[in-house]
Amino acid sequence: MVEASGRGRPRSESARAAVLHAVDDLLVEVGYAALTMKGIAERAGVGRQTVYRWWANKAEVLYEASVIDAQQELSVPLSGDPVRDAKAYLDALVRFLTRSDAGTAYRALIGEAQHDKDVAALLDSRDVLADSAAKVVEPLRDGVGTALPPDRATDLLIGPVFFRVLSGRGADGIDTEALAEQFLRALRTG
Amino acid sequence: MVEASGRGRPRSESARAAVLHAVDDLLVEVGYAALTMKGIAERAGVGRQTVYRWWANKAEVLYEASVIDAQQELSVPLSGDPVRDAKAYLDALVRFLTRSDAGTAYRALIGEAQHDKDVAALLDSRDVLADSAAKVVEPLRDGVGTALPPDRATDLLIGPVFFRVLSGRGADGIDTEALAEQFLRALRTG
Amino acid sequence: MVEASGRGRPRSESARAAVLHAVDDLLVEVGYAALTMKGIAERAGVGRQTVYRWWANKAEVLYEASVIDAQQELSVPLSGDPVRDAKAYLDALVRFLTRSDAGTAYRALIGEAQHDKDVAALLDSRDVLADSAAKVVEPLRDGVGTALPPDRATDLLIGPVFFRVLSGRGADGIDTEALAEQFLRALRTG
Amino acid sequence: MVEASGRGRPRSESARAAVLHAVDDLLVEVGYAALTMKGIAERAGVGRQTVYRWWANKAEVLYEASVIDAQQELSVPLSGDPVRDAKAYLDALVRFLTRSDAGTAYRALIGEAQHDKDVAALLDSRDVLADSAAKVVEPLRDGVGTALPPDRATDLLIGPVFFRVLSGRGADGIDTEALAEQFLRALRTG
DNA sequence: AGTTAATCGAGACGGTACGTCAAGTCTTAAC
DNA sequence: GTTAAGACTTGACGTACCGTCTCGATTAACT
Repeated sequence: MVEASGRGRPRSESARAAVLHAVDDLLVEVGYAALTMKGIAERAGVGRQTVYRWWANKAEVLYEASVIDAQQELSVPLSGDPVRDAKAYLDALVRFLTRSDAGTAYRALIGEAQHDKDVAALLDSRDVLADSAAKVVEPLRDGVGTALPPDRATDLLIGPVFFRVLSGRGADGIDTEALAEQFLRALRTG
Repeated sequence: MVEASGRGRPRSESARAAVLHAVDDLLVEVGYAALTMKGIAERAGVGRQTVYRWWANKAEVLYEASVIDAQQELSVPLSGDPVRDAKAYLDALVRFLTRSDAGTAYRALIGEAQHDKDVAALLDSRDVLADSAAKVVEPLRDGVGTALPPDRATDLLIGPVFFRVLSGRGADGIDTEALAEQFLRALRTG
Repeated sequence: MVEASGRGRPRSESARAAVLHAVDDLLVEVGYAALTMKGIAERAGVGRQTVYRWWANKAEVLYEASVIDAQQELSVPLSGDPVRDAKAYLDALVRFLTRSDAGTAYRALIGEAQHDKDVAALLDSRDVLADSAAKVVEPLRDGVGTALPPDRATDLLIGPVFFRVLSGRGADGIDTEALAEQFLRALRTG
Repeated sequence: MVEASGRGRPRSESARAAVLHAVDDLLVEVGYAALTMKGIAERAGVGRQTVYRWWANKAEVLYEASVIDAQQELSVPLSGDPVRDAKAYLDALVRFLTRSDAGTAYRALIGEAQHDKDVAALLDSRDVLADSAAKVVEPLRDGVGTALPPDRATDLLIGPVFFRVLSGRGADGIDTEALAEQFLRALRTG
């Protein structure tokens, strides 16, 4: 994620793609804990320095490798029906956090961010989760005319699922329809 | 965290205390990322093998070192007034997650659990957060006679704060009173 | 190899035997390099301290465990015929150094003695090799009435075989009869 | 002791020299028993991996560090006079085995080779002792026209001194002139 | 066309933590 | 006071990855 300019050999786009691809593969194959810069470079058939030149650490590579997928998986078509839309988003969120590779990457990054401020800053710079939710929350807020600020509304929508999944209890027992209704009720009276 | 039989030299209680103490100190001084088994042993003035004999990894030591504090910090006296009790718990939760050393440890462990199933199992074995919330949620559920199962009620109570803090936005802008009211409303109509 | 006396529980003879037996077995099974005090104690079903109480290091145990066998294997009946007796001894020596368990132990100890003066002192205290050779060399010296001192005669007898085996070239190509004759010739004219 | 291909950063000659120098120093300072790969690396100011990359164990480093010195110390100028040349070699041999640092290294390696077949193979690959003796023995064999094969002649020449020194009795009492004469007599009639 | 400069893959560099192993010592209860 | 058991501190083991560096080779843009 560094800009280059002027003369000299230009950045190899194929090397960049190979690295991102390698990270995607390795995350699935060996998991985040066993993911190393060395391993990424070797898998990508790329020099170690080449990876370090463009990304500062494995979190940055992983972030860039999964952010596009994450955005797609968390974007849901809106129908206009509040409960339906809220539920649709929650379903996408559950699927993302518990079954998607991009979600696995996201959970790993959130985890790392708890004890690495560089990673925290990285996630803060473009928070796909909050952004995706905002797109759903805005129309709903407009619809019910709530006084609740957008980010707090987002906390209410995402929080329960987020806590359940990250505290290790998986997706079983999540009733997204009930959560959608509870969210909308809180929105109205907030 | 292993039982010893009668024979042989008994486990040294002073060594155990020194290790737990060292972890406490080091977490504050160098942070979780720079916390190493080697560093813990040296700081505690204890053999490396002694640490490995009783704890499998740094997560286990840290967990044992902070679980007592966590329980204390998350236990709040109940008044019987629903909004007041819910708010009191949320205030304790915010303080724990954002300002307490035990909370820092807890966030680090939750983070590690996202990509280390041993740590996930460790946290699952005795989830201080869910346990502490259950003590508050139970009376409230009884009071309003809700149909919502206890663990889902806990998700609603903890989730919003948990998401906000772990996604890196700190405690500012959290209105625990409003959250308490929203939670109770969801409980009543859930 | 330490004396105990007076009151208290007497030294367990069965423990001593178990240790020596264990060393014998382990030398064959795992070799000298992998022979450890810990392993010896466990194999003997004996406390670690018990081993240390009576022998200072694994060289002492090994020495005591193999010295009797070594003496037996290196003692040959004398016929009175010089060439025959010298050859008989050299045959026994070759067999001892290359095929016997006690010889393996002896070579290991000689090796260790090159960089451990405790082991060197141990071997010096009762040198089975020189002692056994002396019994053969004495009558031969008397027979030919040589001026060569006994220990130098022993060097001439043992040296060539000793060098060949310890420098890693085994027993093949050793002509003990020729060596016996050459030794006697040196003795006569020394 | 590994060849490098054209690609990549070339092997650091200064690191190699530093390691060999460190081994030389440490052998004298702490002795072979206390010589460790860790200690060598630290003394050389070199990463541990760098040592392991080029040498498999401390024996290999020590061998490479002392083989040149050993060859020099064991090479004697030949005069053509048999007794004088044999004596000159034996004097060099005694000096090498009992007083030289390279000789200390050699004795330690011979010792280790008795219970470590890797070290045995290492010594076998280029046996400085036998090689150096061969250069002296060959002319002597030619001179007397013996039927004794070269390696057996070498055993006769080296053996007595080798046995005496390695069995811990030092150099005192070695009469190299007498040994030289005895050796030549054996050669003539062998 | 030649020069300059930044890239590329490769792989060695000094560091440092890993988790294991054995060393030799110490502390129990049992005898 | 010895025994077996087993925890203790110490410290080396050999491995892995860190992030940096140094090669030869390549690939543009600027002379």
